[in-house]
Amino acid sequence: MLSFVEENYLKAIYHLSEAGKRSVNTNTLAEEMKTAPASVSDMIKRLSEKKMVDYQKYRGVNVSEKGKIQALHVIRQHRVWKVFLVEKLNFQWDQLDEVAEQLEHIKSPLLFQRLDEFLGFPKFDPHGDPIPDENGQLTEKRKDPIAQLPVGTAGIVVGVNGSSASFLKYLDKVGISIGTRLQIMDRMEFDGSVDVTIDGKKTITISPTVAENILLSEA
Amino acid sequence: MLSFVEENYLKAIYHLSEAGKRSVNTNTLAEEMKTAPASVSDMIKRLSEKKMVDYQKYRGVNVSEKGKIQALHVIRQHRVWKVFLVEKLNFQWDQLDEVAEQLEHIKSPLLFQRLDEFLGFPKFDPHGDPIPDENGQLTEKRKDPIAQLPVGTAGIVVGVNGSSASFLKYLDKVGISIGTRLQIMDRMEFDGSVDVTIDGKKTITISPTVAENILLSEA
DNA sequence: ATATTTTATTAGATGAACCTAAATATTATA
DNA sequence: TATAATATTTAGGTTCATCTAATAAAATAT
Repeated sequence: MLSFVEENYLKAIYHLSEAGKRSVNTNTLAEEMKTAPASVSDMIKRLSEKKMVDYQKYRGVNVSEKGKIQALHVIRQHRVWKVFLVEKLNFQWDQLDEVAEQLEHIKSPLLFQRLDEFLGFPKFDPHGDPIPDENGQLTEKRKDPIAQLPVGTAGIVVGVNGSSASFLKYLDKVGISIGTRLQIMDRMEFDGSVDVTIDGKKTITISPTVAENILLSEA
Repeated sequence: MLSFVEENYLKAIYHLSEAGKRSVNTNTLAEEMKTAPASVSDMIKRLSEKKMVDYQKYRGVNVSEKGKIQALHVIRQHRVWKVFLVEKLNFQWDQLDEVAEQLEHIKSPLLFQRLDEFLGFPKFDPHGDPIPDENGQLTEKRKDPIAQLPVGTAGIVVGVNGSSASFLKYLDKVGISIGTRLQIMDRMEFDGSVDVTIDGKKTITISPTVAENILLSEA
């Protein structure tokens, strides 16, 4: 059983390595964990003994197969809790991570199974990131900003870039949130602003900036 | 800020002292915390330095005013989470404490405020124990077994004694749960079995044992 | 190719929460 | 009241996660 702290290291290594693609250096990890590089060296050694990471002195670190599964498990829980916080407790998108970082470490398979069910087995979290399944499989659906999709495309809002309060308020006002179905009806050549139909009901015009920051996934 | 472990000690001291009424001896506390008496001495010293407990060597320990507030805060969170687990995630009564003991230590005033609201500001947990308010005030409503209340009495089910799976299954089957309104219609002299009306709809007869184990509070 | 800078590791300490074993205080019993 | 039994505390040690300071390796610049 991994400790709270070990889980956080694994998660950070996984993220910084871009899902295991490249190895992570000590200082980067130290900065991410807000701790001293020496502490990171210590911890890596421990995780290495537990076969959770692949590590060679001075050569950086990466998650092992075993570690990757653990990391994805924590990430899964983090993202499911975020869905709960937004959908059931009306959290704002910028208040999420602080709380989810605590909740993700709760040890209870039953709790997560039930929570997942309660939320309808969500596939994406409120930031549009995909939720790994129980086996750590990621449904890596493409997500593209509206600005980069051709006219006629329809899709589901799976996230946004950035999370300024005013932007979120705007989205709220016009009735766009995670899960909303949008269709791209038209794009003005002269400035790139876009007409989108929201849930097949009303059509509004969004600015190029907004179009750049709303992420759609194929429905 | 108290640690996870310190919070658990305070909670245990509070409970074992019967809400601060009498002081708690080291061995009792050690048993409760599943730890060695020496560890308890250590921790008490620490809590005493933080003014969370009143303590004299060899004379036992009790919560201080400050400590009592902390303990009640944790107890409040424990009980609110239990309501969540039962009402939203369909937990069984015997699966509650293990999970609630983890959730109760999450540090986020916002989360609890929202959770409390989401649950409709519950006053009792699924075991019928009262939930202290934000200031640590306990609404100490009487709760009596049906067997001890006179015919005619109406009340809300606030808990049960014991929690055998079969008993809970029975309650489920007849449609009795926390919050159900019951009225005592009749009591058979010869064996003490009781007729109760459930939510003003149907009337059933319950055995003396059942009547002994369902707790009602004045509505 | 060597010197310098950057990055990473080891060494040695600290505090929290635990442990066992030994010592001491309190309470009960003879 | 002295002694035995029990309860509690102190002493000394361990592990986890951290720290600072010192050293070693790797990367970069001259």
